[in-house]
Amino acid sequence: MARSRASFLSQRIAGSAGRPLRPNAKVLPEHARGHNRALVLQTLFTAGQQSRADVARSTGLTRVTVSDLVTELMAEALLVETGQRDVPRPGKPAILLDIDRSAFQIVGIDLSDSEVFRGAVLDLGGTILRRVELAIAGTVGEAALEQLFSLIESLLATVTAPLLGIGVGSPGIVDLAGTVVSAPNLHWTGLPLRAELSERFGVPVVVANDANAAVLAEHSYGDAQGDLMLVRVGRGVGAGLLLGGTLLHGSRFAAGEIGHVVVGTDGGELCSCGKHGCLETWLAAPRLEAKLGEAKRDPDPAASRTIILREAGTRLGIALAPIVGALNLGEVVLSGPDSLLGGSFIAAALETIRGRTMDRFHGGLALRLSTLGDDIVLRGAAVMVISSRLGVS
Amino acid sequence: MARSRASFLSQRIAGSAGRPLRPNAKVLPEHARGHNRALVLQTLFTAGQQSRADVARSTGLTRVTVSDLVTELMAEALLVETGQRDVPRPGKPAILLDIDRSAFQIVGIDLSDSEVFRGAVLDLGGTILRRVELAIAGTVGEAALEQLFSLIESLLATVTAPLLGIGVGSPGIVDLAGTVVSAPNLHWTGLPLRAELSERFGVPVVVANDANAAVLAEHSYGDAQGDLMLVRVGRGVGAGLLLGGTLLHGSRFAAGEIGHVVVGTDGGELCSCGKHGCLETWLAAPRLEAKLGEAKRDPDPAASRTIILREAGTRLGIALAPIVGALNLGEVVLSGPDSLLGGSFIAAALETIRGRTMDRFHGGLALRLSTLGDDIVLRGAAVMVISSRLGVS
DNA sequence: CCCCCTTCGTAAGCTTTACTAACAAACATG
DNA sequence: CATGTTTGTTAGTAAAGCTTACGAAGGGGG
Repeated sequence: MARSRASFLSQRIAGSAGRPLRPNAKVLPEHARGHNRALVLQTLFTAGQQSRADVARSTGLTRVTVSDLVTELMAEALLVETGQRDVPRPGKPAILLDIDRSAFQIVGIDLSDSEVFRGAVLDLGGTILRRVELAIAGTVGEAALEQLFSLIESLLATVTAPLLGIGVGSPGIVDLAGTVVSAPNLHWTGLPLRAELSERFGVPVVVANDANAAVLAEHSYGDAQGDLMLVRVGRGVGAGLLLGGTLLHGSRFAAGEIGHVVVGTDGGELCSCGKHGCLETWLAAPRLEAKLGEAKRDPDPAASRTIILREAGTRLGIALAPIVGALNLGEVVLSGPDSLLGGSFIAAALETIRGRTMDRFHGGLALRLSTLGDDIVLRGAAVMVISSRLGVS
Repeated sequence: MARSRASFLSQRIAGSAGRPLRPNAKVLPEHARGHNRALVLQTLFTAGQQSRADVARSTGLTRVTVSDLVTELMAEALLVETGQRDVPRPGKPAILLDIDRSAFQIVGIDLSDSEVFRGAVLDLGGTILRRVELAIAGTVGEAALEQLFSLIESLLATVTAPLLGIGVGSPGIVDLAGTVVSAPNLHWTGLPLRAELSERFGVPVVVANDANAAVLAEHSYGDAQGDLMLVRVGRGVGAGLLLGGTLLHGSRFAAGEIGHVVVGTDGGELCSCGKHGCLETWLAAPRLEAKLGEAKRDPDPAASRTIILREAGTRLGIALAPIVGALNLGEVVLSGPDSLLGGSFIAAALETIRGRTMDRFHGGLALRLSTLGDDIVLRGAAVMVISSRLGVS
């Protein structure tokens, strides 16, 4: 039963709510159906429990059409009736619907850490049900791929509901087909990861850059709007950009790769890439921690710490100001170790951006830390699967 | 007859090819129809003369459906049969179709110049049929609006085919409803320009920021791809961003407003906005020309000129590098006086961007001057009308 | 020269989709 | 208790694109 549901679902063309299927593609009635289907799902996903009539009102579709779509979605076990509404109102009492968040499970993978591969089983609501971590200890290339296989296998063994798919957030450059064009840390080049995983495990797989996964998670589970930039500070510095609710990929799938942009006009340390003053030289976590370590021997360690963090935050602000200006971003979210990014760092970054952009346009800019912590990529990977399979985000 | 055609068209829901109508909106069969209709038009627009069977093959629609859509489009006079294909091929000879570029005319307006309001009548192919310029000599506010009215009136008097609509490229911030939120030079604030023009002239009107209009023109008539940034250098500095074929608007409709982003970490001249070192202080045309004027008295005027232009180009590069990096732009186009932007300026800008970004991702960046000259906004304004009315770009 | 094959455009009928109209069920309220 | 309201469903309709089939119009081989 569970299997048949899953396989039925895999044959559906799930149009993504709001977005078109493909540019320059014809639209058939069944595409419209898929779109409206996803729209119903999206409505219930974001607004929670609602009756068919409620959904009809908020989507603009008729009650009849909504009923029809709901019947279909209930047959796939995506929706369940959760009983009558208990608020007394005139008229026939409404039967409430909700997404059955336990109907399917998703395997999410985060390959961005330099020490461990993280994996988790999640439900449709993005809740992490189980985690597995695998220390990689410098494993690279084919061996790292084998590690990934075994990580996924151990997760699949614990799945207790039909599997919707596997989502992977990988470091490096990932193209639209899910091929890891290059991930230097893992020594992967042109690895068709999506295809390999999909073939090996026989389920739909989505692979994307870790920062892109993260920005999707922030959009879905943080309270972020449609235009959003998420900056990840870790071993390196990278970003994901969501513009108009859509991920930006860039001409070579390298959008968000800001770690090696030179910041300022006053030199800077030598970077591994050969340039001086790259963003990473100013604020990658290892470099920052090294500087903070040295500062502990200073006469006033706390003051030195503040100075170092303010300097790093300022540099981030200098790099972000033209981007915030050009895109007129309303919100930028930082993801990384709170101990580094909170406090002086983020304050200095915001001051700098404000001081270098036009207040009238960007005074309302929100710069904040992500609340999703270390799970951000895992949860983003799940969002990718949910979004691609159900058209819900 | 002509009138009836135009009014029929105005009632159509012209879905935009490739893009959806609205996010989070239901899709009805008639929306699909509009989309496919636009798709046929788009195919003929870009590929030129084709038979119904050709269109069917390249769109994926069946010959039957294409025939039906073509019948409709011919009834609206948008398409015409241009005779049989003369290349001998087996089978029944094909009847070629083409867009009748003279079937409708468009009024395009460029308000971005500080000296004159420019207007033109264009055909569907974007060819300028007639121009009118009106010196404004510092006119602002209500009086400037009256000037605009009379400019449009004089253009409308010369229109010789049904009018598809009026497109306006305005300086300042323009929201999605076509309201000029603020245009300091014209002293306009919260002016509902689209609504006023539409009511006054009784035709569809589209209003957008001049740089946004320009980037659309470059996309349609230059050979630009889907991801494109167009930087306009004139009295100020502004940009338009086309990402994934869609204009970026930003959280406060101020996307592309990079003129007052501070460049570099070494001070700079005082800007009218109160900050030091804004991009405009480095390369707005009046400032550059003033510097070049002074340089004429130097011992080696040519060398001084080169130094000044290289410095300005370098500053543009410093500002653009983070943007190019974050968006992984493949193409940036400059629009402005060739005498300033060509040569040393653009060369220095490109070198700077290259030197400050990762070569592997951005080595292929194309930085070039627009070939559309002073007509770029006029033609962009026409593109906006064509795109919004016919779904063609 | 004739027949076969190919290609083009169109007709007729079918399937899908969402709509309108109408109705029974179930409850609140005066 | 009658009335009005809201919900969800049934029946029938309109729009859109599809498949199947066919006549028209030409090229090429025997």
